[in-house]
Amino acid sequence: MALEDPTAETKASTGARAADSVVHSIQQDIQSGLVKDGAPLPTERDLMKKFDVSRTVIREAIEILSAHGLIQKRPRYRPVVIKPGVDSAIGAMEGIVLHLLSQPGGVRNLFETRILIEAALVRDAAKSATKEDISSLKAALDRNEATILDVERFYDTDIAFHLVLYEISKNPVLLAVLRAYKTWLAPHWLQMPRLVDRNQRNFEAHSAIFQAILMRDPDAAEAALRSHLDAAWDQVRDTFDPAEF
Amino acid sequence: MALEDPTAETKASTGARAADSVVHSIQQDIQSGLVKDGAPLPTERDLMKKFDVSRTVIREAIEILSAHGLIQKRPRYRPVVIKPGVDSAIGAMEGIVLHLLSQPGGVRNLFETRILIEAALVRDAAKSATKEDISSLKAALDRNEATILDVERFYDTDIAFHLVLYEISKNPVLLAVLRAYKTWLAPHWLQMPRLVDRNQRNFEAHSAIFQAILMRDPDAAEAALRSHLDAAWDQVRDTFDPAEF
DNA sequence: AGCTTTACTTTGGTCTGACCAAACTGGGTG
DNA sequence: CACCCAGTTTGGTCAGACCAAAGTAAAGCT
Repeated sequence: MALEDPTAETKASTGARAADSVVHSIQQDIQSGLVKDGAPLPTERDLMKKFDVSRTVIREAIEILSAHGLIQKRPRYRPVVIKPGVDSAIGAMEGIVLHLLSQPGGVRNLFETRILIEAALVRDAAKSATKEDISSLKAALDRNEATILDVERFYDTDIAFHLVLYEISKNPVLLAVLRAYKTWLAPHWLQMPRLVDRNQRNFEAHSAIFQAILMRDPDAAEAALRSHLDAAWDQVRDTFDPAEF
Repeated sequence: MALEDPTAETKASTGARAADSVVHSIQQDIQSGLVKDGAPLPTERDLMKKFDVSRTVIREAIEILSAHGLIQKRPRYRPVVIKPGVDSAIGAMEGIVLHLLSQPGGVRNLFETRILIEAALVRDAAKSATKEDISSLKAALDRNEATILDVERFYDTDIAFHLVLYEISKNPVLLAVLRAYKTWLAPHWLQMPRLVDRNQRNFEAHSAIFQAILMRDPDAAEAALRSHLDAAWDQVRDTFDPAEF
């Protein structure tokens, strides 16, 4: 057994626990593809033999890896390796974000970043959307129109339309950001009364955005998008206590 | 409302059931202000008496809280409660982001989101910057100019200039995003050779952005910003193996 | 007294060994 | 081949112990 501390060297501000080296080692095994996606980690008892540390340390390492989003833990099952994607990164901050949203101005700040990003996205789309992009957008728009009367499903096709806007950017980071918006803002959105005439106006806004992109007019596209999201924000604000925001 | 059902946790990354109730309880103590900001948590042995669980569970709970960003853990010290802000939210995903950056296209995707956001920011700034905003920007620009010859400090004033762009948005979320960019991209940036003529060109780019904002010309501002960041990207790509990106 | 040094206590990090219940496994049965 | 059942494996939890570093208070020095 180790007499001296074998892991005593460059201790930065973050410090060095025994679990850290295990975490590091497992991380490398994951990155190098030694353990494949979706494959379960070895059993804790195997790992403790492999690294020659106690199960305590192994469990802590697993806990950390799970928090970092490299593996997924289910109560009584073996942790499975998941390919770390942008989504897991964003998922990692879910806990705090929910907290932030509950404090004054939280939702507003988040929603404003969405306006900023989507405004930029529609500009880009108007400038450089390909034919395929535009037909995808058209398809999403049509599906959106088809659900105007369906208060249950309109929200889905609404999101789907915006999703295409993000897809045009070809940037997976932005796609994940939209999913995050959807996840975090949905609770507020779904509490709002679903009304057919609101759906109608939202569809018209989508249509205007589409037209502007089709006409290759970034300014008009941005203006249409802003007006759309500003209106959406007003709807949210009207639904809840205005003082809250 | 609070979900009490212990059998149906949808996607909590950490799955220890016993620890979860402890986590929940401590979370409430933090939110209710029972334990103040910066104050240390009770000792593990106190907590195990309070919750009547083993130290194992307490440690696991602390690990989870730390991963969620509600407390900050240092190797041999007592965990301290930290007020969860946008920064801690972003900090929570640091681990995965580092992973993502190391895989093909990771840096590029991230950098492109930065271009998108900053392009939108300078447009907004050109449209609606106040006198105070503009003088802040001018001050940052001057400080930037003063360090052109100082290869060590130019990076700082560079970031500081961009920071003002974010500050004009008055949105704390975006400020945190810039800090994240700085943290994540700095390792790549700092490995690049620091050259005075590069500083000179970067300063000129900043100056062009400033001028465009001053002239209230969103299109020019965006163009200047894009050209600036595109050039910065080229510098990064030239420094590293082009095949890597 | 004021400040440093020292000795003692507390506390986080790790280890060992154990128990339980749920998940997994393999075989036997219809 | 599907289904059911006992035995084994494995994650979750507990208890008690040890060590080294942090915290604290008493002792010592200027």
